[in-house]
Amino acid sequence: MSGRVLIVEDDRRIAEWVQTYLERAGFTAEIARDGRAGLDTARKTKPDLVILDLTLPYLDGVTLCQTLRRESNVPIIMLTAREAPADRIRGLESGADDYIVKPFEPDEVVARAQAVLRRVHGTVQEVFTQGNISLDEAAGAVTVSGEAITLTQAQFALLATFMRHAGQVLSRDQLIELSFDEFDGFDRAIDTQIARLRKRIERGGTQPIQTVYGAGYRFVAVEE
Amino acid sequence: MSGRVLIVEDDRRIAEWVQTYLERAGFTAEIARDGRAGLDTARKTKPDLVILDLTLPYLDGVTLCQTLRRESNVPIIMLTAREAPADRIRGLESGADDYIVKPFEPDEVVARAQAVLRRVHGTVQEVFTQGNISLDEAAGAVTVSGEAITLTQAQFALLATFMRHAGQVLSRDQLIELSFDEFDGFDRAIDTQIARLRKRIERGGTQPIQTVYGAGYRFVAVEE
DNA sequence: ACGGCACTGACACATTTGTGACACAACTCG
DNA sequence: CGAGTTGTGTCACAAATGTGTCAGTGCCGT
Repeated sequence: MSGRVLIVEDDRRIAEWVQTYLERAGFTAEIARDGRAGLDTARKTKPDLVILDLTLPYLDGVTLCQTLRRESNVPIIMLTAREAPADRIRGLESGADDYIVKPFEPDEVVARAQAVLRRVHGTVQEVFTQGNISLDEAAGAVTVSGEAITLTQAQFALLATFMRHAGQVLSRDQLIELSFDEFDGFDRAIDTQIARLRKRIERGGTQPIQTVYGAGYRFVAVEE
Repeated sequence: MSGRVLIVEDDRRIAEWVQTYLERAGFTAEIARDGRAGLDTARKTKPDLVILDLTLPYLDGVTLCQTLRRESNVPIIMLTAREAPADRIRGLESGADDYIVKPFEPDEVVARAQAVLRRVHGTVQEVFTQGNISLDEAAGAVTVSGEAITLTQAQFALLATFMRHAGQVLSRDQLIELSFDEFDGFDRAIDTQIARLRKRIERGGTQPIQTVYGAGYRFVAVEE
């Protein structure tokens, strides 16, 4: 229900960079390359968050921000250049919820996005869907092909980590690090949990959790 | 795309030490031994990042930094002595993006280099594309002419090294050094891995990995 | 042009290493 | 106490990798 981000940014490198990191953090991110396209897309897809470059072709960030604000209360984060501190003020005055100064760190964008969503929307992304599997973090519920299944908390934490980092190879240590606050045990214990998890989420030959020999595991979305 | 670093440092030991670690991290690193040579090299090769000792013969670091800054917006990291805290300020004032205090740890240099490149250039390279071959380090995935192929750990590491240093001749020892943390084996073992790698990435007569008789191997991009 | 030498490719094999499966014991929480 | 969960140990199996051998190829001096 939440987690769809629209990035309005004309610099393709930056746009894709932000997109990558947001998606890695579990968001779904779409890009519009100019102000007009941004407005159209926002109206059509009704994203949960807009990240907006201040300087845009066709329709500048401030105008776009004001327009969006008039039409909806979608959270907006502005990207502004460091050299122009006045821009920040203009950005906030025009209705942005937060701003980030270029150059920025990727983690910062993710953190701000989550913060704004938490503040405005009441929640961060908690529902992930990859292929036929979806996971609701708040509810602690998982469905596979529409059918609800039950997982233990360790398995749930593991699956959540996988879905947050879909497509990436994760080592056992990374999985432990990302899934558990404290973990006492050998990293081979992960294997067992993976096996248990697989038993419950595999359906008819699909193999959502792949083994990467010598490296770890990788989660990939599979179609129904 | 990214990853070419120029080190301007008169102390040869330090320069080569930094070079080694940067290359191990996937950068290509070049050394200039004094300020004037540094300026010449920077103008010629247009590196993606300059690491600059503050105290240099012929042309001191601050002057060089200012000059470079006037001519381009190449990211610059300063190396300064701990004993002279005022130097740091001079460094940043003259246009450096970051500084590192001697003595430093090699990992620190790599981390700062990546951070600065990420900040300025958008991202550290994680996806390489050369001709019809592309490689995604995070996902551990390789595609040839659009078709996904699977590689073992060692083959993947080798291919990644080749793509990072495309066009360069790499000796077997270099390949081992750049690809593996620890390697126990004869360097002829590389031949076998090269052969296995070739089998999987060659398509219809293309020959992306060339043998350089008596020297090693070279990877060159090939069109579809 | 030719032969010798060093280097490389190919391939099968044995060893090493990593992973899946499963049972069991320790632990947790109601 | 009891049901469920979780980490560990063991074993069997699968995968990967280095080595050895031999044939082929390129390089160089005569």
